[in-house]
Amino acid sequence: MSQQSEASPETAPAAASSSGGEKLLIIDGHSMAFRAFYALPPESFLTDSGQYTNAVHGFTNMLLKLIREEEPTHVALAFDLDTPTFRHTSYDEYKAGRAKTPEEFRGQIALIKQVAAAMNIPAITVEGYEADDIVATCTTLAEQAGWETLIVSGDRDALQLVTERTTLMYPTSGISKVTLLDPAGVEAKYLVPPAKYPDLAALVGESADNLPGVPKVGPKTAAKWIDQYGSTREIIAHADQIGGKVGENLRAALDDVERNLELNRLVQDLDLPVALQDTALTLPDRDAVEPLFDALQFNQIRERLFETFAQRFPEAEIAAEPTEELPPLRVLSEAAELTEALDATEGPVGVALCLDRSGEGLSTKSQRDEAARVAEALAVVLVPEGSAEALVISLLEADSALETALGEWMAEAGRPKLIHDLKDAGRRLARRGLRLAGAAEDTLISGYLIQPDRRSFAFADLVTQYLGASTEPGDYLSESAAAEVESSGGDTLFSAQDAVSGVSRADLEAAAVHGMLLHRLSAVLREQVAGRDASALLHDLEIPLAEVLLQMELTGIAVSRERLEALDAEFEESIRASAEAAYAAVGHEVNLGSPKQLQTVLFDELGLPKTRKTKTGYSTDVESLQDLLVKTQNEFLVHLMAHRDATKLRQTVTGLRGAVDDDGRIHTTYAQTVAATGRLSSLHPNLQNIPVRTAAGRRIRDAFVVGEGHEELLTADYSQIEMRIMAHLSGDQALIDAFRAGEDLHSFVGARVFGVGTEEVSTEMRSKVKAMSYGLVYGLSSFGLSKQLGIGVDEARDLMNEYFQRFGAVRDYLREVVEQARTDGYTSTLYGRRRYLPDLTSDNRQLRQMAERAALNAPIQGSAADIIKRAMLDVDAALREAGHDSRMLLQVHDELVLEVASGEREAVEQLVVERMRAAAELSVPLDVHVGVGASWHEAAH
DNA sequence: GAGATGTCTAT
DNA sequence: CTATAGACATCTCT
Repeated sequence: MSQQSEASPETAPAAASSSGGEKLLIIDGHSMAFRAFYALPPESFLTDSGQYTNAVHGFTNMLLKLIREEEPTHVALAFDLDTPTFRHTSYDEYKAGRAKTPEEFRGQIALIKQVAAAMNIPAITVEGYEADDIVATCTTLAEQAGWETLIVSGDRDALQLVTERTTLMYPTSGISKVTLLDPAGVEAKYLVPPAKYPDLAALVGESADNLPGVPKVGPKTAAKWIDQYGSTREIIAHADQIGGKVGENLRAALDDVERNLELNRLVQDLDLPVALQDTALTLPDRDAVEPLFDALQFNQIRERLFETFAQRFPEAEIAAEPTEELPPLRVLSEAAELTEALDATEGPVGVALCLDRSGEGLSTKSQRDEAARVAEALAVVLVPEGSAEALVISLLEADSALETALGEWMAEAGRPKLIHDLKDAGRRLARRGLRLAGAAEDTLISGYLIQPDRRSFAFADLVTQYLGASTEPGDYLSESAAAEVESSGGDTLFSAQDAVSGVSRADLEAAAVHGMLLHRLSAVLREQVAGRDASALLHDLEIPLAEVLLQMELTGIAVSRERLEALDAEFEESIRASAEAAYAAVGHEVNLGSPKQLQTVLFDELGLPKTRKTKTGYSTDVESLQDLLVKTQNEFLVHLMAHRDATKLRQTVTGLRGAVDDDGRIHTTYAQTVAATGRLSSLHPNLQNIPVRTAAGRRIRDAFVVGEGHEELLTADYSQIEMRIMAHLSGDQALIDAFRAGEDLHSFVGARVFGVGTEEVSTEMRSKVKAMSYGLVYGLSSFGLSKQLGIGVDEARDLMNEYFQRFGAVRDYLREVVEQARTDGYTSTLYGRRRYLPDLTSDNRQLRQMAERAALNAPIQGSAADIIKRAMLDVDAALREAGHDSRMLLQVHDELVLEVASGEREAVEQLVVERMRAAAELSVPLDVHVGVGASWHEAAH
């Protein structure tokens, strides 16, 4: 999202706040939100989920700027409600004729209120009254209390509130230009003192509110009359004395003027839900700000928010602790030095790596990313708790004694370490022959458990967000060190013998800061994790799992290069043949991989009927092509689809060939903090989406083979784990009985839904209920079901009704889980993994419904993830305990792939099944299917 | 060269 | 108008 259009009110502080005096900032939320909306282009402020945020952004920015520059001691926002006010009730045409609210504005008021809530700023509404009345009441209260007030409103009615102590900030265009109005300013601009403004407006009228005034009477005439008679009431009383055409007009419009006077007058004595004292500006609620700004994709402004409050509350914890200093770095050369330093501490030690950064100059992002992935660890920096120094060990230059001492400490589970991204560090250290154990915290995983929906858990981001601190070494240099660096042109912090080859001083310092900050960050995150009841998940599940995953990654899975090569050639040939046939069918060559060119061929040249619309044209996806084929029988489509299939398969094979390591194995990387539900994901390459549905695809699985030194591959998968979890969570007795009886689930359900015997369920019936069962887990609608099954919406609805008739507890559960999530703000899995879904209360229907489907799915998918993760820990532990050489290689959400050592097959099979089945205690059994073979394909069952 | 879009793979 | 992911080719924008 672009953030270039920062609004920058050109204002000087309205008035210096009298020292020690109270100053209220009261903002008309609706009018300013609208101003912000029109000041910033909505298309530049669109989140990935489709919510426009331009008004929220502009408003928040303005609010922060006001807090910074005006230094109010109290802040409140006033909002209108959707319900009619007394003004609507007394005048039907009030505010009629206003343009409809733009679609892009929808939901933004609610978001602004959420921002306010996160900043602990009250957003005040009063039934039957407008924001203006709230502003007037607050201002009056503040006046009575002797406070200074700054009103920010785009509504001219607020002019009447201006006094010597109350200033109005009125936007003149957008929110970038504002006018400050004191009593003299009001009089200069509107020709009457503030208190008389309603009199003037009553005569002149207010088009924005659809309140007509006296024809031909503008501000000048009105002001003259007011000056002459004192008030509009008096003018009405003496209407017969006014001559000329305007006098006639006035007499004709007396009713309008009376009404205007009535409606203009702001109510200044409302019962507010908030006492004036309660609007005191306090620190924002960081726990609320972080997820909200994540969802809004506000990053720059998040920094500004914390900076603003750090400035306003310098004594508070939100500010970076200025006292912390980077301890001096000590490059160790002797094993004894290390042992002595580490033995001096019982507390945890922050561990940071210095990586080879030579790949950073590469030209493309993908090259740089790849270089970063394989970058070697050049040095380790250790920062013991409360230590007066940061210990640096060069991994290239350490002698064998030092290396051994380091290795022993690293591998010792009893020596607690703090680290960010344990698995990544473990992988790099493994390349140096070091094993890492004893991680007391992994701040990457802690961050994930706290906010699983976040995109980035980069260390620096977490430090900024949870500590409000910087990761810049320069911010942590002691005064003397800084002076030294300054005076020497920046290179004397270490003596020559303290250099580490390949690592710059700046990198060493950065690693030391990292190691130092790990102590503070992990303490804060530990609290947060505990506050979410996720400590057990972190320490007993995710951290141990990271170690297991690391082993799996390091082990990799063997592949047959020959088979991959043969497949590559084979798929290449079918690509060529299908392309040729496709070209022949249309009479010329065309890039079959280009949706744009395909659209020209399909819809212009061949004149086929238009398909589903996409953002840029018409879809050429397989569903659309299939549809076209049925309709037109066009031969080109057949070849195109064959080409697609072959191309996709070859892409997969080519990717795999490029991923084979020197050891003849493919080492995927598991991302433990990406999927918001708690699942793992797999990358470089992704081994969780290797084809299996088609015969050609399955041949790729035949290239994943048992490695030398082992006997065979074993696959073990949970049968219908998500449906079983649904049965368990819903407590639906019929479903539970079906699983307990070991019946074929879909036939069982089919029999109930279609009212036939289990034996009489046809293949078609079975596939319908199967689609429905799985659809339910994803929040499928009857429309979606009808589309998937190619049946009418009515039939789909009947089917669903019948389903829920038979499995009522499932419907109750699904409803309940969404409602509970709306109340709590989050969903929970069987083992307490939470997912926060703030959009459940969004005004935006699309966002809300997406959140509702996520709320349905998260406990089920997430519980399944919990279960297989537990199983992996148990299987790993059991293999070790039994002293087996067999090992886990892959996890594919509900499936484990193991490599079985010679003679261990029977024991391993039994062990795996046992541990997987026992991973959770549900009201239904967990069935596990096992297969064994020389390849992944053969091991399928 | 970076990022968006469309398509397709898996559970 | 069905949840969660990742990879790649093409195209558009800078």
